[in-house]
Amino acid sequence: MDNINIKVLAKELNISTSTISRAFNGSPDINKDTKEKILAFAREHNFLPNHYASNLRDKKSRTLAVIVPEIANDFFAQAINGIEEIARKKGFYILLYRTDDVFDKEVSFINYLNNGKADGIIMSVSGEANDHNYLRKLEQKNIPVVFFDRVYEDIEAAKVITNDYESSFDATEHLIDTGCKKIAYLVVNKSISIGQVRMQGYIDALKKHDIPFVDELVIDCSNDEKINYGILKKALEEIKPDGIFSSVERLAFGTYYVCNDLGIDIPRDLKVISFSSLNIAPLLCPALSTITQPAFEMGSKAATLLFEELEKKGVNIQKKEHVLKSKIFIRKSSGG
Amino acid sequence: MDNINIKVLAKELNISTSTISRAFNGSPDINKDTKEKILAFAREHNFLPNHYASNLRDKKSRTLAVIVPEIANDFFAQAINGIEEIARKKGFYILLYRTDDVFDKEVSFINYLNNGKADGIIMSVSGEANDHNYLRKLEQKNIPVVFFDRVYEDIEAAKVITNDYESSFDATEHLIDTGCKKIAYLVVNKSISIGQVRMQGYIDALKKHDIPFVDELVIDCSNDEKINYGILKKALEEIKPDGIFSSVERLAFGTYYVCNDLGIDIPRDLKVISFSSLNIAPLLCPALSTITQPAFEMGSKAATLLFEELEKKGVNIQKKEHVLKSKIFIRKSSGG
DNA sequence: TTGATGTACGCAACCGATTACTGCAAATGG
DNA sequence: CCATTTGCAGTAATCGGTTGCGTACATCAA
Repeated sequence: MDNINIKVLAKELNISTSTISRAFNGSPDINKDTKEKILAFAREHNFLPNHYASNLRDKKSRTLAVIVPEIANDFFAQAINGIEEIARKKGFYILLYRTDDVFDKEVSFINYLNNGKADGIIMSVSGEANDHNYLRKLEQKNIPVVFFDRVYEDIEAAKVITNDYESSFDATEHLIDTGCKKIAYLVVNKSISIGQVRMQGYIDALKKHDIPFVDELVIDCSNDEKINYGILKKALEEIKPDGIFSSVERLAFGTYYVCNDLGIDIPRDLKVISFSSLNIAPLLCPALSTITQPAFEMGSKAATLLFEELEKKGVNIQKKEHVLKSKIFIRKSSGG
Repeated sequence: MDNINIKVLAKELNISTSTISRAFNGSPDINKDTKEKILAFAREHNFLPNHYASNLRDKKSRTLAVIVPEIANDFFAQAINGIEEIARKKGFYILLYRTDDVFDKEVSFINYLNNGKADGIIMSVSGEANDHNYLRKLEQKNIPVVFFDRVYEDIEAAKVITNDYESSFDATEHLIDTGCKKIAYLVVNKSISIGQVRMQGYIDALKKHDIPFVDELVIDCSNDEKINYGILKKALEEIKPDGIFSSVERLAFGTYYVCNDLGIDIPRDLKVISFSSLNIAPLLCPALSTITQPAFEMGSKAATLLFEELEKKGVNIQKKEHVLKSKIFIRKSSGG
């Protein structure tokens, strides 16, 4: 009773195991009545085919691996929802892994996935500019990868990104339009590609308005909130910017905390705009101006592309960048 | 080259497959040198034992299923982090499933898990007061379940909860202390146990201070933000409470939006306190008073209990309620 | 020298499903 | 009426590891 399997069923019903298997897999080679009898009996005995056995045979796990730097983050949480939505429709499940932005964790998980634990991978990378060859192993095993938001340029794969350069340019220009002369750029890891692209938008907007780019105004932060508080406090006290363009939501929050403590008035003394997927940005004090990425849509797009690859509908999947547009919401924090 | 497996390795190294298997599983029956030679060769050829084959044999998937109503939610996202932290240490991975508070989805996923896809389950239930016997099937298969936050009373299992009654009592009393006479209780699903417990705290606090409980002040909301906006607006306009105790974070946000639009001043006209895991609650306008559950710790505690059950360290695992305490943060929204 | 103990490894059955191949009866066609 | 196709089901090999059992050889004590 404990270990019910296809053989037990077969004996019980006086039918071969192959017929039972066919009942579960929509095979045309089975009589309708037989099939119903089997399924009814199976339901009654709470039986479903063991997935490990099935997967061992046909090498399909019906599972997607999702790799993200963080989970407790509005952007990624919404993106995961988007992925899940599509996966669910396809009858797939999600294996979730968080890298904490640590390259080694990413590598170890990818290596683990080499064994067919998942049929495909959707990831937002930790971003370190290391050797990315470990990802190439996946190709050998025919496990497709789709990147979203944070991608590796040197790996050929479908990529879902936003118009970061443009948004950054526009956001910076917006700050300039409101009168800012000394705009700081907040970033967590200057060296990763997404930080670079956003910074370029910032730099080019400055250039357009003949504001010299000063290296000192690029504030490179960490993943530790306490350390960031110190960095931001020092920057606001010593460099005294009149505008902040934050490439990361958390750093905008850090800025708010520091301003509260230092008595800096946003937006009077300092205008702030930030990349953020926080849906209660209007409720902040003051309401935060945001560049909001279509997180949910990015997730569902990434999943859709992955399924196209898995199902190989077309001849070839477009292993290119798919750009979804962010929206800029001007609110009080930048004088809106 | 494509399909490397234990047999190919065996032939290549002129060693039996059993020895190779032993090299990977910390068996004592293997020579150190042999083991190293095998592991080195395997590494070189990018080989790891196939999980589906292993699992098929020993019925262990090294995977935990995590079932939550929502993902893009501060509480659950943090709890998932807590679960992940422990799981990672044990070398386990996480299969994530979102129920959207829909009972049927919960049931279908649980049924799917019946087949050894996961070794154990951590869940926060959708909460509908239906027949929960589908969970009993898991016992037959020896798949342990740990509940957290939202539990089914009628299922025997380890449960990680917070002191909701007490917190609710204290929060309500706090509102009374600040002078509120007409406190509304916001809830999403009045009938589920967690909503009940919190309401009881609210009711008893009123009673203690001789404030009559009025049914009209229990505002039953939905999962749809737009509908909630309407419900809350109507409530604030018609019933005109002077205090809000929200059992769900989202509803506090909804209240803020409605107050913004109606020109109701928080905390002057209306004092608000809410269950919430939002870590930027101090940055809201005004700073939101919160009852904050130890989300991360609840997750890690739940995972720890599950592993105790899986490893059967003790004779018997405590299938009882484990209560972690929430913290109340009084901020400006309730006159703090 | 002999029997006991331990180490390291191989053999082969096994986990539970899938499916190519085969077989048989009934249906269909000319 | 015979040949061919079709529908349905069974046999057995297979997916890729794991492990109980058996054994060869080394070591050691008496």
